[in-house]
Amino acid sequence: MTANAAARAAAPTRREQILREAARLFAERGFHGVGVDEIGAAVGISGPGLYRHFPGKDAMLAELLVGISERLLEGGRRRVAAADGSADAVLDSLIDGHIDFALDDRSLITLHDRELDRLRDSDRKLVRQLQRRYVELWVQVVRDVYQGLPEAEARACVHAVFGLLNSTPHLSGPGQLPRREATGALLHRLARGAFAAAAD
Amino acid sequence: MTANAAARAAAPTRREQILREAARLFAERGFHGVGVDEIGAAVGISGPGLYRHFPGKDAMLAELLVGISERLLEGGRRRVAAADGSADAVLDSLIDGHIDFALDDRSLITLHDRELDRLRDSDRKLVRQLQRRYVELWVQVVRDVYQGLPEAEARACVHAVFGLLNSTPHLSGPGQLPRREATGALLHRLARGAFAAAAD
DNA sequence: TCCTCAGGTTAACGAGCGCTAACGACTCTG
DNA sequence: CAGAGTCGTTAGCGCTCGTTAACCTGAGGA
Repeated sequence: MTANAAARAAAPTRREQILREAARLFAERGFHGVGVDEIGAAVGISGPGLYRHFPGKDAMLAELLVGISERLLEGGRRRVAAADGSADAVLDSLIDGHIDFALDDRSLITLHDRELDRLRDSDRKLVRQLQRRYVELWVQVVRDVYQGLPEAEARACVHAVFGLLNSTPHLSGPGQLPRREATGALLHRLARGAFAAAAD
Repeated sequence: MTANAAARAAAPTRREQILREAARLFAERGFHGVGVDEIGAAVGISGPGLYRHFPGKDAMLAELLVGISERLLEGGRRRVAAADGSADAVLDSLIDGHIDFALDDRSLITLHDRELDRLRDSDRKLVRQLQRRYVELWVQVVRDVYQGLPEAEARACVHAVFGLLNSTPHLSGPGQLPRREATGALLHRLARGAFAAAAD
């Protein structure tokens, strides 16, 4: 199929274009702060033309949030399943995966904890469930590394570290840590330092 | 003045009531997701009655964001000025102050980095300036404690630790760390651990 | 060649929004 | 007791937004 080939390669589908631009605009000005005309203009078509690709504005947000939650959980599971080394190495791998996400898809990370309440009930429940599973994945690994840590504390630590890693949208200053690799390494160190401190 | 006495004591002004409820609603559903009728209903009056206290909906958000930025900066300055002990103790004090804020005024913390772009240009510039000063206050103290740390890295660390401390809105689960004091102590340890790891 | 259909267009509708206008009640104060 | 000022009310205006309807165009296949 040429469609799949195109999706995998350079040329993005119109649908994908729309999703990417919508994510950017939603992250910049909020879901209610962006009109469908703006989203259309961002991909070169006008307002109602979007309805050939999506049943409504809500559906775009839903697809974005469900998609990112699934990708996060799936990536986490893959990394845990690929665990040949120590629990310590698995935690490092989880952290790296989340950092990649936070650096590559800033606007999606922003949306992820900001516009969740604008979803229909069913979609919101789905996203919440995926998020919860992702957190529990981390909690298990963290408690595997720091064996004395109670579950409630481990969960709070994981949420806090997510907040730390998801701070990347605030690091977009002019001369701030230009090199992506250095930023990633720093965030990794900070996250490990936080976990280590939690275990006393 | 009885007004000041009332403001300091139990009975809140109508104006303060409005600000508190508006902060809660804005944090829950976003600035554009809340109507003036809802804000009015939350304080027992109806929609347009708000215009006896504020010139418009924007003004409520502006006052909230400017207010919180000023309080954060002012609190930070007070703690730095009260530095009789080591730089280490000052950093501990800054962390404690921010944690108090994150735990006591969750909705304001949420608004603070979420609805900034809905402000008029002048207000946004003011808030940004206050935020920047607050960050620089932290950066100086952090570099005082960890003397080898370059400025750019210190700034990134401060932003990351803010993300960590501001994760409190996500900790509102049912059986999650009920005691406020324990949560605060944990967050403090995590923040110190992150800073320590940044310094290698 | 003609039909179909995907993917656009513009016009317009209905709902909801922030906000104003006009008005009323209640409490001070001279 | 009159007058003013504070703090509400309801009605409604004007605008924006998401969405639908109706129409158009160009490419592909029978």
